[in-house]
Amino acid sequence: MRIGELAKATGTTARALRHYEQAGLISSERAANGYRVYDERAVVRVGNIRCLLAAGLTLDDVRVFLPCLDGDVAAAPPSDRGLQVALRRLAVLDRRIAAQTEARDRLAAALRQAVGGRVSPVA
Amino acid sequence: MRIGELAKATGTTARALRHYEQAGLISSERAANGYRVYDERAVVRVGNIRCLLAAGLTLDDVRVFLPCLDGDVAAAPPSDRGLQVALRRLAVLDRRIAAQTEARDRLAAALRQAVGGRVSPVA
DNA sequence: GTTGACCTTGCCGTTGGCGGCAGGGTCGGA
DNA sequence: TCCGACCCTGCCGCCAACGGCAAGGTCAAC
Repeated sequence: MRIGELAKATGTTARALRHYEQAGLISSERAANGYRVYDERAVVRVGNIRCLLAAGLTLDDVRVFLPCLDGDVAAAPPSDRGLQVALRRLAVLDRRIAAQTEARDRLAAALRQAVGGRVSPVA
Repeated sequence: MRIGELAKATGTTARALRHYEQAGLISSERAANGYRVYDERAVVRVGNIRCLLAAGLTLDDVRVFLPCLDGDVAAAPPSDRGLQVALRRLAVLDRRIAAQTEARDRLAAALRQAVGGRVSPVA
């Protein structure tokens, strides 16, 4: 299959697939005319990549999972490296969310105070 | 006072202050030699800006609060525009946090499953 | 033979709040 | 007289995952 088909099959875009290739996450054969050619395994592989990305990992993180990207990632025996990376990323996400939640709460509190001590009505 | 002093007084950097000025949030007189010169009110103003930024607003959002940046922002009668902007920003923050939390939970769930369904150690 | 859908590489733009550097001018003090 | 600390403008870099466009090649169908 060619890049457009793979994109459709995986619910992404050709642009993204080239991006993954450049990031070293997928590879491709080339037809005589230079077109990228993929086999069925690519669908699984890309699906796994998308899954990991959706879980908040970065492309860089995903690289660690390269050895097991062709199987069922969710069911695969987790590698220690993979677990470490995932845990670190989880910590990063938690810190980021905490910081943003803190800001959000400050804003919400300011709003409550503003509306509570309301002098002039309506907006 | 000059930009370095103002930076120290407000716990930020000269670079950031120039950035705020370019964004139209603060203004400055110029000395004969071209140096920026600020008065005391600038300290309050920058403090208010920093406060709003810390609450998750963007520089663009803060611009709406320009008219009341020289007073006590927290105690000021809230302008309707300000409230609207703050509410919209709050919604944006909430959406963003929700999206990231969702991703985080997916990752956490995957990790629980991985560790729970552990078969082969190490990789 | 030519349209049109597909593919290629390459490079800039996006979002946000600055950091950092280059290449210069301006002071005060020793 | 010269050092060092401060200031200026302007512009690229950053982080992330692509989007979009230019400028071209390829191929099947009509």
